[in-house]
Order: sequence, then structure tokens, then C-alpha cells
Amino acid sequence: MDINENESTYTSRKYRTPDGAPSDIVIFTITTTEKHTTKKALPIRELQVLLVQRKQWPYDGQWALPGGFCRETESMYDCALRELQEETGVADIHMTYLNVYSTPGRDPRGWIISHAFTALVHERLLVERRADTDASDVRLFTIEEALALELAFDHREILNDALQRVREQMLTTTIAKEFLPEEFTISELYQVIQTVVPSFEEKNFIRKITSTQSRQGIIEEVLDRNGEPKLSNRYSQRAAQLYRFTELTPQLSIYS
Amino acid sequence: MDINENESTYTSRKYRTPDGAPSDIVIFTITTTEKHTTKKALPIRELQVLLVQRKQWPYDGQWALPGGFCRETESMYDCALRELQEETGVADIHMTYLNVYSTPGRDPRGWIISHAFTALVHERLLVERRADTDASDVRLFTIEEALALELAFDHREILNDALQRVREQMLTTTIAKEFLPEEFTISELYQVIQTVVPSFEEKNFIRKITSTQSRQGIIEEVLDRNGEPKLSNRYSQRAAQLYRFTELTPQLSIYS
DNA sequence: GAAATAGTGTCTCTAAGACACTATGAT
DNA sequence: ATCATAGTGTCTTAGAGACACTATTTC
Repeated sequence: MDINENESTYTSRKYRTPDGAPSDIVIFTITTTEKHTTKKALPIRELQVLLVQRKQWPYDGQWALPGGFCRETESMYDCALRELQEETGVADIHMTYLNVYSTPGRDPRGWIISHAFTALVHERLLVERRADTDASDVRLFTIEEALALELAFDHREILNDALQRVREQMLTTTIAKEFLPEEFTISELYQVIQTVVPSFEEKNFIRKITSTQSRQGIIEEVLDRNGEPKLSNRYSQRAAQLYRFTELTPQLSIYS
Repeated sequence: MDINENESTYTSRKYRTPDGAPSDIVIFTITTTEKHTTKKALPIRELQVLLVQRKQWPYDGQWALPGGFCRETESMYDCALRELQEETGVADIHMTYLNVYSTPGRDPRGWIISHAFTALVHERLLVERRADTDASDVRLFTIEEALALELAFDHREILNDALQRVREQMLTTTIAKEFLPEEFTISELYQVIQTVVPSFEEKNFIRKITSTQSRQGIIEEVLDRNGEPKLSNRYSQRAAQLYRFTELTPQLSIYS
């Protein structure tokens, strides 16, 4: 039984201890680019990931996920928050723990157990960063670009895991709100879902999402101060109804 | 930027490194107890968790989750598998990574970052263990009992997190199969779901689960070698149809 | 009128939900 | 006959899915 081993580990330090426990953060954002047509049109949206270029051994010059070593005085989550803030100046965002990466030999510096987090950041929160930082060593890449690069360590695997997770969560939770303004149109929501999950397609999306009872009121219409429906014509000639997410968190089940 | 810190950590070891990275395993099982009635009846099922009694400082004498320190030559998952096997003699079971526990001060032995896993084990796989081991230091507890104990470290928090996870997964994935024999009746399935998620209730459960298309064929009827429906009268006078899980993994979505 | 987005009308068909009813076989 | 489990019959209503159609505004 290992309890005895534990004890001797503690008392005599006869077993090797890890050389570090960093966190790595997969920061996703959706960029929007206006189409230059004569008419108003929906923007082009792309899922992008933030990478930093390494300046030292190992993997000198290669792109990697931002991150850094945990300190004794902080939890892994706090470590990731701190690193995220140091890299992007962003706080108070949706960050979830992804997985632990501990395959022996994954880091040439020694026995290093990495903890990956996934952060979803609205594009506008990354705008300041661009002004602050030298754009050459911290950059956004589209997913296709990032996966085509030779990333440092096992960061390609981490990125793939994070992608899978964010795609699953996009369809089963309301994280779409992390990529949207407070008030949004149905088209915007649909575009965001499709940007993250390209295979997503619902012919009667507006019908399903607005037919209450079935969708249990995940979103609701926004009214202006006169109680009239609030509309937006940012993307279209005909103004569209604005919606917001409610507090409701949907409970999915395969048995009901 | 922490990349510099990383490098100096590596070159000069001027930063403190963790004192250990263990894994802790929450092993759930569902026990079945026959009712002693005159007629055949469904058994009583209870969700139970395996705990071990500590024999050393810290938390000497208190109950804790089984687990132990990771070695440099293995991944965290391998570590959990090894510990699980050492504790219970069980291999090849459904084990998923739960979370990392790294709050400073969580372990009086030092800076110890724990990785929790959740394992689902069929009752019959724990039977041998009972014969092998001294029953006084390794025992199954019902969830209520376990949560009423003063568990070592932050194991109460881990147990609560694991419970929440297994409840969610019971409703959204087919992990019910981990607690069931290969072939089972609808009542057994229903009981297993209710044992893990007491609030679960579906009036027309048999209707919904067997009406194909809606449930996308998660389960299928078992036929005997003559192509006739295979029945079981273990729990009832009237024999019940046996079912098995298919390979299908359901894709849930709040948007469709 | 053409373009681009935002919806609605209307049909069919499946399934959810409720609940009373029948079926089986041992004691 | 009774009990405990295992189903079925039948009705109502909701909504999924398809797809053609209308609406709004600017160029």
C-alpha cells in the first residue's frame, strides 16, 4: 500500500520530486472582419488562438502556448490567471481547467507536470494588448495556422484537446456568450456557433431557438425602456431583434 | 513574461519546486442487496465509495481516498491506474481525470499538488479485494456515511466534486454501463440512474428509452441464438426483455 | 429592382406526456 | 386472489423539419 511510501517520501526525501508544475493557457478568441460590400453584411468570423514565440532553450524560436511555473503560494488556477494577465492584460474571463500533461519526457528540462486551461476571450479585450506588446512575439493565429506550426513541447496535443473541449461546450453550454456582446442578434449567435463548430447547421435555427418551452428560455428578447422590442440594424437593412442570455443553465440528458 | 522565469528556474534552480504530485482516486461502486420478500423483487441499490484508513501522520487514523505519489517514469494516469490496482486489484476499468487540487497549505507535508481521478467499478470486481484485504483499513461507505466523516486533506471537497461529475455524466453519457452487466433489463438501468441521481424520474421511461430515433439507439434488444428476444426473470415473475448498450455515443446539444 | 438580412405560413409527421389498462407467473 | 414487475393502448399536444413565401431597407 502506498501510504507507507508516501510517508517515507516525506520523512527521508528518498524519492525524486517534480522539477516544476506550470500552467499553459489556450486562449481562444473570435475575430470579426467586416466584408467590404456595398450593402451591410454579416462579418467574417474566425476562431483564433494566442501563441507566444519562445526565446530560449528548449524549443528556441518556436511558437508555444503562454504559461509559466506555479509558485508555492498560489493554486494552479491562480497561476493561470496571473499568467493570463501577464500575457494579455485580461482579467475576469471565462477560464476552465482542461487537463494535466505528465507523459515522462514531455519536457527536456526535467520532470515537469503541466496543467492546461482554456480561456475564452472577447476580441475587444485583446485590442489593448496589441498596442502594448511587440506583435512579433505574441500573436493570434487561426486554428488551421496554429495546427500547421511545429509547436513547442506537447502543445499541439493540448491545443487539439482544448479545441475538442470548446466545441463540445459550445453545443452543450451557453459559453457562446463569452464571444458575444451582452445583446446580440440570432444571426450573430448562429455565426459564433458555426465558427467554433463548422459542422453545425440548423435550417430553422431562429424557429427553434425562439420557440420557448423547447429551448427552456436560454435566451430572451431585449426590450428598450418603453417596453418595445429592441432592434439592431448593424448587419442588415431590416432591423433584427436583439437577445440576451438568461441566467438559466440548461440541463441535458440522454434519458429525457 | 514568464518564459524568462522558466529559464532561470531551469538553469539555477533558484525557485522552489513541488514536494510531490500524487493522484487520488474516487472509486464508486453500486452495491446490490436482495430484499427478503416472499416474491421476486428488485434489489436495493446504493452508491458507495471506497476509502482507506490512514496509519501515519498526517491525519493519522482518519479515512482518506486511496492514492499515492507519482513516479518520474509514469504519467499521472498511469500512476492512478497503478494505485487503483494496488488498492483493489482492479484493472481495465472506466477511469476519468477529475481535477487538480493545489490550494496552498492543503497538505501539511509541504507543497503537494494532487490529481484526482474518478473510477467506476462494478461491485463484482471488488469482491476479491474483500477477501484479500484486512477489512478494517479499506472499506466501502455509502455517500452519506463518507460525507459525514472527517476525511483527510481536502478529500471531502474532492469527493463532492467527483459526485457532481458522476451525476452529470450519468445523465449525459452512457457510463451507466459501468455499473451494469453486459445484458440488463430496463428496470435495472432505471434503478442505476436513480441510485446515482436520486432526483431522476421519468414516468414513461420504458417508452422513451425504447422508442428508437428519439434516443438514437443508445441501447438495443438482446436476441438469443434463435433470433428470439432474450428475456430475464431474475427480478420478476413476468420475464423482462434484456438490453445492451450499443457503440453509439450520444451527441447532446442545447441548440438542436 | 437587386441585394442582403430577417423573419413568417403552413404542412407533415414524430414523439412527449399522462394515465388507465393488460400481462405474467410464483406463492 | 394477490403481489411485484413488465409492459401496452390511446388520447392530446408540442415541436421538429422542410421549404416556399413575405418584410425591410439601401443602393
